[in-house]
Amino acid sequence: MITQKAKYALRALTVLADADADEPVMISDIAAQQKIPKKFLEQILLDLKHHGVVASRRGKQGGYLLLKPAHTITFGEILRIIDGPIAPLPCLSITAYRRCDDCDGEQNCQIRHVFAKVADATRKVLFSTTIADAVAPTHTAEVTRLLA
Amino acid sequence: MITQKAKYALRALTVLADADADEPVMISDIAAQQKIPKKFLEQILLDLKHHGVVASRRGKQGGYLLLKPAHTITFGEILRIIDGPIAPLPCLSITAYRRCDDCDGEQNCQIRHVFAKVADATRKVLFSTTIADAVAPTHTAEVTRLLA
DNA sequence: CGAATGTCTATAGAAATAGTAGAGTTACAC
DNA sequence: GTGTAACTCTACTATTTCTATAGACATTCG
Repeated sequence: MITQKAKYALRALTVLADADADEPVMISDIAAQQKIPKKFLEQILLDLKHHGVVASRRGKQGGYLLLKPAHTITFGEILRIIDGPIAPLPCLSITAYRRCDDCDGEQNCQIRHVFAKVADATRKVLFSTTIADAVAPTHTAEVTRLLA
Repeated sequence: MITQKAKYALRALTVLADADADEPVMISDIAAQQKIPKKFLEQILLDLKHHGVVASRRGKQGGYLLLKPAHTITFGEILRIIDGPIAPLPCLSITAYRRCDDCDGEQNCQIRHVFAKVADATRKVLFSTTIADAVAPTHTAEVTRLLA
């Protein structure tokens, strides 16, 4: 299970992706639109900012905006920032590798072999899907509706 | 990340799979062989017993044994028992479905679409891999050694 | 009988999760 | 240049989950 926090982060990013690239969106607006506790969302966006995903403007007329194009922000990248390692075992993590104390010899650990396949499959999906992908279908639906 | 408990469960099952089908293996032996805290392992095996994965014999000469062939026990099955749902979102769980309060309309939830793919990929691996698979390569290595 | 083994329930410390609170900083509008 | 509306940062808390540990009990073999 991914955390609620990660789900909030992804939803918030889709809002930013939907907005004009140069128009900051206020935390309050994002929170209201996605039903996210405002104070909690503050922390999340701040975290994303520190990791170079979004930028912010302070003061009146301030808010958040994407720091790079939506099609370059992957689900995997965001999950790593918010939830930590993608891998199901510490000894399979790319970003936070840690040896398992109990298994002697990773080459021989069958549990590890199986979960390595899980990790690969998961990463394949998460790093090939971007925030733009998550927004696009809605646009398509919108266009369809407008053309109908 | 899967829990330590799940890793212990899988390791314990490989021990049982490696043993003679009619020879119960004592908790202490499994614990010692896999470096698992004994009292913790008791709970795990009891849990697996309640879910019909293993059987036990009490008293002297007692212990645990597999209730069905190792090649019919999947990783996914064990993970569900020990760690709960495989799905990354409650609204994607087969065994413990729960609606997400925040997204209105699952058909339109793009986050859900992406994680549905993750869940599919994960299940494909976890339910096609069995305890027998986790034990086999060791046997192969053993045979190879003996034949060398 | 008695010792060895599994059964079951309760408890506890540590960490993670999901927020909440509040003081501080910045920048636009007037 | 002041006020106010926004983001920034740190700390705190309640709840749950994880990782065990403890101990009384039940069963079976010799």
